[in-house]
Amino acid sequence: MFIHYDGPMPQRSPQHHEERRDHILAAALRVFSRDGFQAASMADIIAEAQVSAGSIYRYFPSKADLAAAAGKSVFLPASAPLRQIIESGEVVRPTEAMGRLFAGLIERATAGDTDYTALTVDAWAYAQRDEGLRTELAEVYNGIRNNLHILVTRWRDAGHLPADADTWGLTIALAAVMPGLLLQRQMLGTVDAPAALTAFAVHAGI
Amino acid sequence: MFIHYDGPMPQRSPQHHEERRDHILAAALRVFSRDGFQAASMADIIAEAQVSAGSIYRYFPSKADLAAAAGKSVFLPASAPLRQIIESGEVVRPTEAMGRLFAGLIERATAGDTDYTALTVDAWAYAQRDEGLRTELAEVYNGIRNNLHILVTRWRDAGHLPADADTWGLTIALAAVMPGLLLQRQMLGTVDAPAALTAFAVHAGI
Amino acid sequence: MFIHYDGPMPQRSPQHHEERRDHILAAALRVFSRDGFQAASMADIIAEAQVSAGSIYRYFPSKADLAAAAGKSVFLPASAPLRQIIESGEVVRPTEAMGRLFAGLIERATAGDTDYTALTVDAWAYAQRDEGLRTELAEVYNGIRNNLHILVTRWRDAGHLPADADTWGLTIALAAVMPGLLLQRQMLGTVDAPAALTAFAVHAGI
Amino acid sequence: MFIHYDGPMPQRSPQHHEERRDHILAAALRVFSRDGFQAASMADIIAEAQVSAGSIYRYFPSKADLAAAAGKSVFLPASAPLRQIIESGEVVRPTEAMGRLFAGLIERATAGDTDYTALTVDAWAYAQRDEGLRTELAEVYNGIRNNLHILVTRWRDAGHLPADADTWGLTIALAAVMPGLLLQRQMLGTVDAPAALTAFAVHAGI
DNA sequence: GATGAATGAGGTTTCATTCAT
DNA sequence: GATGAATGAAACCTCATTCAT
Repeated sequence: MFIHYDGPMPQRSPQHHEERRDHILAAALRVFSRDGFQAASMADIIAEAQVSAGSIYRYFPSKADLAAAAGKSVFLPASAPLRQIIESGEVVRPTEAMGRLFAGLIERATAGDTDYTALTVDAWAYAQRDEGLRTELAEVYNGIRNNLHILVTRWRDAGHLPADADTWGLTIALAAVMPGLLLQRQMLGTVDAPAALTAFAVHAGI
Repeated sequence: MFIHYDGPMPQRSPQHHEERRDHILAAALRVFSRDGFQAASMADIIAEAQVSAGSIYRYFPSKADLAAAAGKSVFLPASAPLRQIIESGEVVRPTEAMGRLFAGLIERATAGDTDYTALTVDAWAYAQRDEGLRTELAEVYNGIRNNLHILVTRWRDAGHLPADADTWGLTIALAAVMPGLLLQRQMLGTVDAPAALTAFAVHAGI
Repeated sequence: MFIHYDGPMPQRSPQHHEERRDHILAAALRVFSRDGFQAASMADIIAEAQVSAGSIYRYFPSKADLAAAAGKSVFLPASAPLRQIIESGEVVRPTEAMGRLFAGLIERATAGDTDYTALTVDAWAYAQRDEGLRTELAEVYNGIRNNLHILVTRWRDAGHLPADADTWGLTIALAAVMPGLLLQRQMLGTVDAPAALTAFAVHAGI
Repeated sequence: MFIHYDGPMPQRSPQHHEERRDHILAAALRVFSRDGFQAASMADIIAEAQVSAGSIYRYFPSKADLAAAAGKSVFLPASAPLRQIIESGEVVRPTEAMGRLFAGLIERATAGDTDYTALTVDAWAYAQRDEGLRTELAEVYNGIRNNLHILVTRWRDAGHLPADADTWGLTIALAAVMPGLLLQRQMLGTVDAPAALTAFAVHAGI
């Protein structure tokens, strides 16, 4: 049994542990996205990760933990594009920012052999009965909303919206559009993101 | 030479069959909404329906069929409020119509012992790997969009929108908001529907 | 529900009962020969016979009874050809008689939609654990042996065998050949009956 | 950079696997011979083997596989006595060889707690609807016939049969006798093997 | 730390039979 | 007599998890 490792050479470093964990989680994500959280069996994941049954339980104490970790890793990176824009100080039309966020999601979804879009929808269902994952998800979505609100405010302050515009209302409406677009992609195969966002931009002014 | 048997023929009304089927399906919906499609076991449903194990299979040949029927019955009634408005000829602000639709969903969700909102999110996940249910869902959502477009057009024709307004873009944007609001309710417990729809109404004019 | 009946016209004659029973048994034979005694389900037989579930139990109290009746009806007609020869007084070479018997079996096997050869092998297995069927089978095979012995004796008396020939030994040897030939047909698809019987005839003189 | 794990590696001998498999198969043979292939339940076999339900499926993926393996192990050793005689170079009267073969079958049948004779008849029935087992059986029976033909030829060459004797015909006739004798034992309880084979020997000269 | 064979509760489904109509 | 919906025990098989090596 050989394991690839390219850091320094401690016999059993925490780094080694984390690498192994990531390796297993990546395999789990592939299997989960292919078969769904519940249909995926530990045996499938074990085979995909090329790890022994006993070993996997050293890194994830149960299938539920593995699923939770998978859900977490699905949501976490979602808000990166917005943070990036905020940190750059760029003044961007909020719909444009959301367009980039959505494009990023889709790109990540189709890049490798893990379908993150499918996983996201699965995670929604799973989170309904898993408080930990639900909290995780809530935080991520609140983060997105807060970031989006910053952009909306900035857009108003740049003079593109009236001074008394309902920035929170606009933020909420815009943020609420994302799951719908994502779901549309999964169910219908088509994506109307540009049309929806353009209409937003033209009529609501954001 | 033929003999016709005309002794007492057992009366088996087709109505009875449908009643029994509905009874089982209702029980399944309760269990599915409580535990999720896959975590729910046939034994749970059998217990909830107070039916024998063998009996349930006369009405639904497999658990998958039961799940499909459950999914179907979740989606089907969703679009009723819009159809009602259209048929009444009423000229309603589209955001107002969507507000009613959402309110209807929430009301139905919390009325009995079947949480239809949870079931809807589960069905999204399930549909990703079940073509039949996916088709069903696609039809229902297309129906909603088409109905909504009728209302948007009517709203424009009533002079509330410029003649060259992008009715389809507005429709898509507005329709895409629903899953997000529904999801928000399930994940965060809060509902920003009024805020979101009001913002829409004020800024986009619909 | 129409039942064909062409005797006189009593409302519920014993004859009607027997006809119905035969109809069911014939259906059972078709299903049993197609799927095997145990793999065949009562539902299959019910469907094949176009009879109601309740009705079939009026004629055969259990599946075992139906199987026993089926086995019985498989063995019974087997010995007819030998009896016919004996009654005709014809002096026939015993191997020739066995050839006719075997030909009769094969012909019956392939005539209709009931494969009696397959049923026979199934019945052997079934009879191992069903005393009634085993007794039935024993009687039929003893009958065949006794009849065959008559033919062998007659053949010796006609001067074709030495006066001190072991007629019982020859009978037993010849009778024992039948199951082997039948089995060969079922397993290998080929039939060496002529070769085997000719060799018998040439070398053993019968 | 690769790290080789060289801690204690669990010893899993392939021998252990085969032993366990044989243990399970032996238990299955006992149960199958007692109750028949289909009436025997996996639960029965599991109990007889004193193995867990899950474990048995590691060695035999399905009941059908277990039945096939059982059938195989029933037929395979059947032809050993003939091969032994051939290899010893001994010139034996073919009927004598068949007598030994039959005696061997009966002895094996009654030695332990597995009735191989019953299993053989069950396997015939089973093989009618299982191509794999049918092929297996065909090969074994062809092997027996070929070996028997060698003995018949050898017997002729030793001057005990005329030079132009139909060796194949005699072989086929003699081989066809075995199933009949076996069946007779199972159905009637008696065995006429000596009588039948002696008659063969005296009259047909083999 | 790592392995994978073993576990056994629990999953879905079938099927011979009964009985109210 | 006839019907077929209902029954429920029992069938085969899976799978998350453990533990001796």
